[in-house]
Amino acid sequence: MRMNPAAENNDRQQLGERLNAGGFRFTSQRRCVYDVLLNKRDHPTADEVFMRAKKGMPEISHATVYNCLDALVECGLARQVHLQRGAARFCPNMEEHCHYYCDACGEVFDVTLPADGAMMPKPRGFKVDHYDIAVHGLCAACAKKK
Amino acid sequence: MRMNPAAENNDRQQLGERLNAGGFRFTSQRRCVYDVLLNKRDHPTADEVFMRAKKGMPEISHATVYNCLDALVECGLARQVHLQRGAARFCPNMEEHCHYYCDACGEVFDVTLPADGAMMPKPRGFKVDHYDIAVHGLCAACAKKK
DNA sequence: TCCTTATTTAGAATTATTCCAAATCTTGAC
DNA sequence: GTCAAGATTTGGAATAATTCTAAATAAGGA
Repeated sequence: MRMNPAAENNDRQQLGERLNAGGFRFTSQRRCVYDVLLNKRDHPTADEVFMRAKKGMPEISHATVYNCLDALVECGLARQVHLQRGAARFCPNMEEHCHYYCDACGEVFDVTLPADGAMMPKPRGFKVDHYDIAVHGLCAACAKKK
Repeated sequence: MRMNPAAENNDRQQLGERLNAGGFRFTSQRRCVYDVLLNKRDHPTADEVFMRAKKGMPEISHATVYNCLDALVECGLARQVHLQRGAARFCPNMEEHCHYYCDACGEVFDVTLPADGAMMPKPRGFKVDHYDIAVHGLCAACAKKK
């Protein structure tokens, strides 16, 4: 699920522009949080991002992590995903994809979608921003156990 | 979004059987909570269900509402949906459908899906339980305002 | 460099959910 | 119908997730 190094550099360079375009300022905290998302693409919760971010930036605060994540979501560099009761998760993969979620062990993985929202019905007047598609069930390992 | 009265009676009669089949007991609280879901299909949060349930059953507790909702979800009479940060919502519509969610005003509505998960990729070994498909954007009314 | 304004910070406050132990039901056997 | 066993409910406390607040700091333009 990792991208190649060149693509990651690209991602990081885009940060400044994208923040600007969205009316946000570039800050070291936002870079740090974005790096956390890019470095381990395992759909961390805000709290997991917080703990990882503290390794490189010990003074960063909880509220800032939320602020940074929200800024990244708003300027199109990350997505927020809602898979279960409790904490939201974050994902820097902006390709059209869906999330397979194991209800037993909590594992999440991305699967790129062949077609985009073309198959979806389009209610009159509704202005679509994005799709949030989760597939719940048991991952291969957990399915075998039962 | 309401079903006809005959269908609702059907829904209510199924409650006992379904609970049994799932290894749950029938209780008045579970009937009450299920009735709340059937009576107003507006995707209430657990807390909204709690407040509505109290009208008919003033002594019902918060923990019981969670317990009942979880039981209903587990025996296939309701679905839990995760649309935004914060509270989960509940929905007694068990047809294959997706949720259109207005990020501005919070309105939710169901749209029955033409095809079921047939178009989805099937990762090897993953045992699919159900799909949870949300479409984010602006409802007609909010789209007009902007 | 200075000013304006966004952002960060720590901690308090709020919201959402889960846990707990005692009391109370539901169900099946008799 | 009565009883016992075990599931469920209760109220309240505990925990988790997120938001708010006011003061301090940092970013970007003039």
